[in-house]
Amino acid sequence: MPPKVYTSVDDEKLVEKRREQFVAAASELFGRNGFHTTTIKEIAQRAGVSAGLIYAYVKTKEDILFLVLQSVLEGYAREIPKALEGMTDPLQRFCTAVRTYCEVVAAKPDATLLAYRETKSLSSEQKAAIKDMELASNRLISDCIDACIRAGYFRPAKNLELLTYRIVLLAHGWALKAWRFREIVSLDEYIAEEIDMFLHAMMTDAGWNHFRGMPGRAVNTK
Amino acid sequence: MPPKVYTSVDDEKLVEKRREQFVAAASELFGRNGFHTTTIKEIAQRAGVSAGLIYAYVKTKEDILFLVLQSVLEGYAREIPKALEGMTDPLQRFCTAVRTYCEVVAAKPDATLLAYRETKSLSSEQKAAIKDMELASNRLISDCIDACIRAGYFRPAKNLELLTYRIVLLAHGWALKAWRFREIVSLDEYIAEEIDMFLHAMMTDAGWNHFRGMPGRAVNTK
Amino acid sequence: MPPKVYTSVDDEKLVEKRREQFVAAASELFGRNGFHTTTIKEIAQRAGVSAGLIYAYVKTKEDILFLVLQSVLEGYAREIPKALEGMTDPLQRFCTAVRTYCEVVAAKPDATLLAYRETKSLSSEQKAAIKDMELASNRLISDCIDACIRAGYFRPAKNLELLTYRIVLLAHGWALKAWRFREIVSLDEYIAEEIDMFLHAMMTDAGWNHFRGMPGRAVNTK
Amino acid sequence: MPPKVYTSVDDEKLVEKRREQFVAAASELFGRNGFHTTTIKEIAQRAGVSAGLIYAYVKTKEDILFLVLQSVLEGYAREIPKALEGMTDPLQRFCTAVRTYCEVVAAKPDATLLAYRETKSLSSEQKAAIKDMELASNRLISDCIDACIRAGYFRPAKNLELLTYRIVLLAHGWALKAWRFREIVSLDEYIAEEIDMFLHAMMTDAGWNHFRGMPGRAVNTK
DNA sequence: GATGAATGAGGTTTCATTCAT
DNA sequence: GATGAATGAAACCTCATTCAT
Repeated sequence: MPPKVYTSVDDEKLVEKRREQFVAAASELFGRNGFHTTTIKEIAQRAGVSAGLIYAYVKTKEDILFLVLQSVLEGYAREIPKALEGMTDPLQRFCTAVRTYCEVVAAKPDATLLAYRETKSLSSEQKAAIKDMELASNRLISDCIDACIRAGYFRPAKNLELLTYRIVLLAHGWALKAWRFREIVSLDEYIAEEIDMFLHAMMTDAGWNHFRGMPGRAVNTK
Repeated sequence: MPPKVYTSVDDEKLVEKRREQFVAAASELFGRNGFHTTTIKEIAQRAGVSAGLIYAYVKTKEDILFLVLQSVLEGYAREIPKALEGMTDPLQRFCTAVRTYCEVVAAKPDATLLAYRETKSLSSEQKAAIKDMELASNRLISDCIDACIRAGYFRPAKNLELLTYRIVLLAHGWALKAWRFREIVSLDEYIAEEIDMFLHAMMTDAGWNHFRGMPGRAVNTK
Repeated sequence: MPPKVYTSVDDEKLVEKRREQFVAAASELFGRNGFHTTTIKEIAQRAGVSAGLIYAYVKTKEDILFLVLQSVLEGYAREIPKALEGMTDPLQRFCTAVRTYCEVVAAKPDATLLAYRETKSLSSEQKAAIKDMELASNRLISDCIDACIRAGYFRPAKNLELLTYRIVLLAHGWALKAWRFREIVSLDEYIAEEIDMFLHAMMTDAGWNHFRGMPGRAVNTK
Repeated sequence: MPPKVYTSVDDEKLVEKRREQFVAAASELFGRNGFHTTTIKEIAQRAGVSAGLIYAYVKTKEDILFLVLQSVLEGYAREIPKALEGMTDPLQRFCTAVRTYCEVVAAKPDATLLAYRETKSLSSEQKAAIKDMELASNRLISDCIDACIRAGYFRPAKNLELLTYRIVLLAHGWALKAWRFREIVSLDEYIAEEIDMFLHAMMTDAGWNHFRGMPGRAVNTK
């Protein structure tokens, strides 16, 4: 489990409420201005509290960064399963997972970038925790892929994790190259194109047959 | 053309020599510790000069970052064409370009990351220059893809630039996820796997026929 | 009204208290060593606070200079009217104003010099404010002169402001040439001599008649 | 005699030539931007030489200031006697001396201000030398006053030096308050007014009689 | 629990001065 | 004699963090 961030406040409800406040403020500011450029005072001001108060809920500025990154990854871990809820068809689950991942990233592209940019500022313990969370959210994707393979829709993978990372980079790519993508494609087109590519690379004949019978498939590929 | 960085020194040879020194030192330090955490004194020390001297060749710390990023992108623009030199077969050129791109990234993964991490610290003029250089290096890839399409080896692309970015993210991916990839694949496997995926997604029957007749194809796919 | 100097502290009482502290310390040091030679740390040390604290009450070192100069000019604007309080005779008011001006200057000669020496370091807005304050304090003098003229004691002036400046330079002169004056005259002699000169230059017969009947005139002239 | 400024160059002619170059450049820059704000490089550039060369003719930056101030005072000592050359009438000599002093000051008001502003930066030896030169140039004025007194044109003075300083401050005043005077009087009006005041304060009946018979007196008073 | 004034370490940058060429 | 690259000390200013209220 993730390393606990120190707080001097006992009331757990309050701790959670305050931290959410700080994370919201800090996300915005870190995303816009970067971690080092953002000051504690700015975070405090935006959260509507005094600078001193932050240190009742957090030991260092790096802790705030950790909480922010944690909340980003928790977002993935929350939204993807929610979108898959009740879905049973492996191919549909896969496509939905990819789409949702992209959409979550696109909702706050700066937040995703943060993980690439500022992880270096964390303690090694925190860095490890973030990596664990990333691996956990990767599993949400790799499970979908695996199901497609076992259903015979995708050809067997030499290296499932590598395959998974292609999807991850596909989703993160929207944030990583946002400055350019926003000029040349819509998010929907992007998702459709990328899924199409992936399917062409992986689908078996059985997969295509199944696919052709799927409702709403037109959304994702022709 | 890129914005000139101010220098008070006239001797162009010397300017180039010194800046190379500084860029080498700064690349290493920025890569390891990040831009904000690295101090001018550290750069100076590692470059074996006094802190003051740096400011004879550069106006601000941000200028150093710009020079570093510039040198990274120049690396792409230098190495990829060099590797393609004398090659005529479109498919071979494509594969070589991808492979080389990955290898250049892998040679200094931190340098590639820098562009994602610290561009925010540049002046808007410098930011624009870096983006231009990235677009220029993308063209090295997109030209290869385009040649394969026109040769009938790849199916036509809806959006060539998007396709190009898949390759770019594939290459950068090695740096972006180095912490994990290094544990699960070798660079060669990575390149082979990724090219294989891409070919499966894009190749026409004509492409596969041509491919089977190629020497050394085993390097890239089965 | 003068441009407000930025502060991050809300408590106005505290701001005033701290600034007085800083102004006192800085006056002394600027006066003795000059503006550029004096460091923020020295000011802080002399004021008994940390260097950083100063920047909670002031945005730049130049702001401190501005506050110092402001306080000098406020001194004139405070002391001269106070000395004139309750006095009605124009000639007596004039002599008292001159004497008081000289005395205020003599109390802190370095402070008066500062205005001549370091105004160049101010922002143009601040420079303008200081000039305005000087013109305002000049008015204290010119009003006295004007009253003497209208009472028929002084002959009419071609250029009242020029006349006023003679008095101003007379008063400032004590500071400007302190290094020499201190060796050759006492402040009282200086004031008496200078007023005497001025009266000889300006007085009408009516003025002299009135003067001879004044009590305490011996203080100012024979 | 003034303290010699160190030089490593033997050729005296060259030393003089170079120093004149430096003084000209530095006067301008010190006058416009102040001593501390002006850099050696700026002086060198304006003098058309390398920064290093200055140190062959001068030991420190302060030495340059000393040379500049010295040249200002030498200007007084040169111009006033030149203007008096061949003049015999004491009153005319006095008026001419005052007028010339004002004109020299007005030709380079910044140079005069320099002495007030930056003397603090000199070594005590140099400071003393500058003071001596000022006293010497004062004598040019006090001699004129004294002659008028001995001729019976001026009433006897209690303190001749004080009287002299009134003239000095009158002349310097044009520089000290240039920012305002330039808006309200011409230099000629200023000189006329000030001399007029002085004469009214000092002249005897014999003086006035003599004065009325002087040619060109209208320039100075009515 | 909350505030915000106060601390002080440390970073970037400037610039007088030196010295090899 | 002249150059200008190089040095390095020191200045201003910022900001994470503490602590009395």
